Amino acid sequence: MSAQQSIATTQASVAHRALAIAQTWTVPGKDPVGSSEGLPHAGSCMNFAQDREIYGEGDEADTFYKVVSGVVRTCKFLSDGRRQIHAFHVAGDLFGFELGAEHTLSAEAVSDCEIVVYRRPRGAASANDEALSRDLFSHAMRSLARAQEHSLVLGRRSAVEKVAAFLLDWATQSADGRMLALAMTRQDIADYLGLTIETVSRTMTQLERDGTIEMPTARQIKLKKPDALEDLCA
Amino acid sequence: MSAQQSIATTQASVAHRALAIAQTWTVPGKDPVGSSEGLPHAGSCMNFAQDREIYGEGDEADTFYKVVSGVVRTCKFLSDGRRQIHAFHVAGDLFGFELGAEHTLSAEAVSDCEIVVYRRPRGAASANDEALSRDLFSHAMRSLARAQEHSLVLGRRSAVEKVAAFLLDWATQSADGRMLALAMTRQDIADYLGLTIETVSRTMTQLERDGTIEMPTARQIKLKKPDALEDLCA
DNA sequence: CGAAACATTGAGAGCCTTCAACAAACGTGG
DNA sequence: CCACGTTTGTTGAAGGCTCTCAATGTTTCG
Repeated sequence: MSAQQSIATTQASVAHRALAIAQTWTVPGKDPVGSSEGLPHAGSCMNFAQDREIYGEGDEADTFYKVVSGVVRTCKFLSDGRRQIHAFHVAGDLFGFELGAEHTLSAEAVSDCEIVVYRRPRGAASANDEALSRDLFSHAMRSLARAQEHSLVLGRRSAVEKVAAFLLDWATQSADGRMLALAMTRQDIADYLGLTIETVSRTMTQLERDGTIEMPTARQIKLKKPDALEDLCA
Repeated sequence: MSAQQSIATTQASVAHRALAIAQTWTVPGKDPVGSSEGLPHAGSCMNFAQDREIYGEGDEADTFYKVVSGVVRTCKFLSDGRRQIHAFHVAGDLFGFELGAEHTLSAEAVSDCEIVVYRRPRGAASANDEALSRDLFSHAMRSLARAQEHSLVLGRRSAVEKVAAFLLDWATQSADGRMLALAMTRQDIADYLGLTIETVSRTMTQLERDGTIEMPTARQIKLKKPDALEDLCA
């Protein structure tokens, strides 16, 4: 693999290296999402513009986050700029929680985002709030299961199979199960699947030629034959 | 990628499909490993012969495990037999803990193993034992961090880089940091790294020709230039 | 000692990448 | 509203990395 493979876009690389302080503003209002009862009540809400870094790998991890709206990617970089996106987080998803002192991943806004920020409970204090612990624990276990599934895709699936798996996965997070709106670029998809942008593009074109999907625009995908995609993931 | 790629060995596939009841025997003695204070005291110790299945994906997950001696692999299979090894577990490592009712991975003995089996605390009872919860939580978070690192390797590294990363990783679990004894076959390494057995073999031969490593036997690796390996993982 | 499992090596093919050019979409400012 | 540059996405051609297939060597074990 040459050094060229899967270099992140210039923009992303710069964002990574600069560790730019994201242009954010805090809304003093109350926590707008109360689905997980165990979470601290006083999370402050922040907005992040598209492609802004929320935190970087190695940053102090005294806070964690929940997506209110928009999409967030968590990823890792190699020193030469190659990027692996670990997950896309949508409304309701927790991310950025760590046991250690530092973030082990970077997080960036795929689209303009509203994010709730929680201050991490200090040391033994975490044990005090039982509901919180349970929430975080179950979140960790679900993340782990997803990571393991993702490893199988990365390590043992072909390009078509990867794209099919991605589309089906993203379809479940979409309003209509058949029509999906991609929030991310082809580069994001490529870095999520361990492919290049060209291979992603070619593969999707091929799926369209096969009649498996339809692409009114590059970001709007209609699943014409979900079963064909399922077969690819068998 | 044709359907042929990374088909698990016949043996492994059969083990997977047969869900064979492993030939095991229970030792009524006390828990031989007490490093994690939070664990239930009354784990029973079992022995598993090489290549025996400890549990399969989908099996009821009412128990979890800790390695006393030997090496265990946890993995997933595709329907056509392709296998992705998620992790190798050595003495002291926990594995097989789930939040849900079923195991999301399979576990098999890489070598002859001694394993302690713990009965999973039932429902709300888990909250009773605070130390146990903390242990399991921190275990989950560390597993997650490792899984994320592994995703980066699987998705964005070349064959040499993958092998280098594997050797360095395994070296940290080895007694001597320079001389490592591989417990697993080339097939296991290949399925861990998302490669084929031939590519693993060729890559290691190349590293030996370069003078980076030395292989007295196929399973004994001496790291002649650890720095060169580190560079490959930069 | 012989069979089976494991590992290495070679030759050729294929999938995906790389490099390059072009097309389309988007935002901005005149 | 349109011109224009920038970003994003598509397509083509060529090459390379890894896979596939096959044969040989090596180790293990009954």
